[in-house]
Amino acid sequence: MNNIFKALNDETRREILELLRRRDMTAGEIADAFHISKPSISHHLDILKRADLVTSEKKGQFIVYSLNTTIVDDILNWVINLKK
Amino acid sequence: MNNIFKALNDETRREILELLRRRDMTAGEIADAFHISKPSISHHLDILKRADLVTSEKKGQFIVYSLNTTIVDDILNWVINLKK
DNA sequence: TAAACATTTAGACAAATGTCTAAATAAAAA
DNA sequence: TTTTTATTTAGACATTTGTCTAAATGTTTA
Repeated sequence: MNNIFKALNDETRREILELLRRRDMTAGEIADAFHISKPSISHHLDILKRADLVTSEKKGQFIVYSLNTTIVDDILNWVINLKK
Repeated sequence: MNNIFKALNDETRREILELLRRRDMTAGEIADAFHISKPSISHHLDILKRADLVTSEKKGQFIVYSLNTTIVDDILNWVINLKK
């Protein structure tokens, strides 16, 4: 859970997840949605990937990112357990 | 949501929440559950309190901490929304 | 092949974080 | 009233984090 909460502890990364909730996006498309440099977004994507919150697939010169809802379930369960 | 995720981004604080899920506890009881100094635990409790994840009530010379499940619902909703 | 495009890696740096010890505050007990 | 107990506040310090620019990698187009 450590990597997951670490990944969620940043407004930009949470917004990236909210974007990917709608549709898969390339690294460049994601970067364009923020006023932050591309290397910084790349770093955020790396953190999200290490936490398994997103997956990535190379398509030609692009890299397409997707939300991994399996791990979202893990967060859900942790939080729900707090209420039991 | 910023303060909430910040509060959750620490193993010790998450364990404090898990302890308080079971029963209300004094600051001292909470500190005894960890191998960390009392001032450090006090600091963690302060962060949890600022995030509204716990409430505290003075009882004589003790301070009793409780889990605030209202805010836990807020986290739950944020995560659920990611799956819709 | 050379130039352009998409993305990441490397390295630097200021700001934030978690921990500690020492001191302060406040209530209870002797 | 003095001492003990419970907790927090203050201040220091090493580590982690988020950001940037410059350079590297890999792919596509001219």
